[in-house]
Amino acid sequence: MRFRLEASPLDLGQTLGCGQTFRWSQLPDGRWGGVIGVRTIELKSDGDSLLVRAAPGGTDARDAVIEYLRLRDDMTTIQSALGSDRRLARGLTRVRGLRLVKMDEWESLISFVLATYANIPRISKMIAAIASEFGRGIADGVYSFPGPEELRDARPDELRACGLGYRAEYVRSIAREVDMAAIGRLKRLGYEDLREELKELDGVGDKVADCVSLFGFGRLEAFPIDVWIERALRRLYGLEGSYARLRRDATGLFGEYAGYAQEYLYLNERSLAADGSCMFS
DNA sequence: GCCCAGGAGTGTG
DNA sequence: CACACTCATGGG
Repeated sequence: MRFRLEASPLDLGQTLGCGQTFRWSQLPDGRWGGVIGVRTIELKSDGDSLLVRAAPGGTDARDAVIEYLRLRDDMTTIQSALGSDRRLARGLTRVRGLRLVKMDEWESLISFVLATYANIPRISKMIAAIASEFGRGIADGVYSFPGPEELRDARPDELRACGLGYRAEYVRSIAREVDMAAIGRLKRLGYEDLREELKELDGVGDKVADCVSLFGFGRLEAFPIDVWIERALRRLYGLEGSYARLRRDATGLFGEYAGYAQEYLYLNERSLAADGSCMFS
């Protein structure tokens, strides 16, 4: 089916290509193709609206896209709140269309465990590999992200064959520890309790717990700190120290929308390294 | 070939 | 709580 959504501001490239989610790619004709749940989706921006082509699936495709791209977030409120920070205010217009995504909780958990100590192309490759190995075929050459029950019986050597390396043991451990009922319980926790619970899992530390809280459970106050964010905080704010300290400082600076600030800073620091272009300085 | 990546686990001071 | 060390591997 095809339909149109009001979606402004929205920059699909910044949103889907900046490493918060790993199953989207830009097609030769410029559209973005990916998977939400058990259906393939194609997206194309057209002025203030978003053109969607969605394969049949269980739930309502409109709701799925609206939730995934967080199209109900009031970007005016969020950006005006973050604009009270001088550094962010300076470049906010250039990331106006960057949205956080709201991934499936389980998928985000496994994805960011795989993301440890790997670069984005490799992460995408690992995820594509476990999907084709353990997921269900949903289109030509496209597979659903395998659920806990589909990964529970995966052998370590099968997982390693997907290029996971030492992460294979983490995935195996988590798949045996977590089921959809557990995910349901985690959904009801507040952010601080959620991240502590997530950190109990094998292969989940501070950073992964914050990524999963933000991109999977939609806790907008979460502020994941990787090497890029560390650089940004030092370069722009002169902040240094442990994860715990930086996290406290960032929460103080950015408050309830720290997750959006984090993604803006991340994109900025990456593009600064890539081609010298800079939005915040 | 070299460097680095959306880090975590473990052990120690 | 903060730091040092180890792990392990493919992409640019």
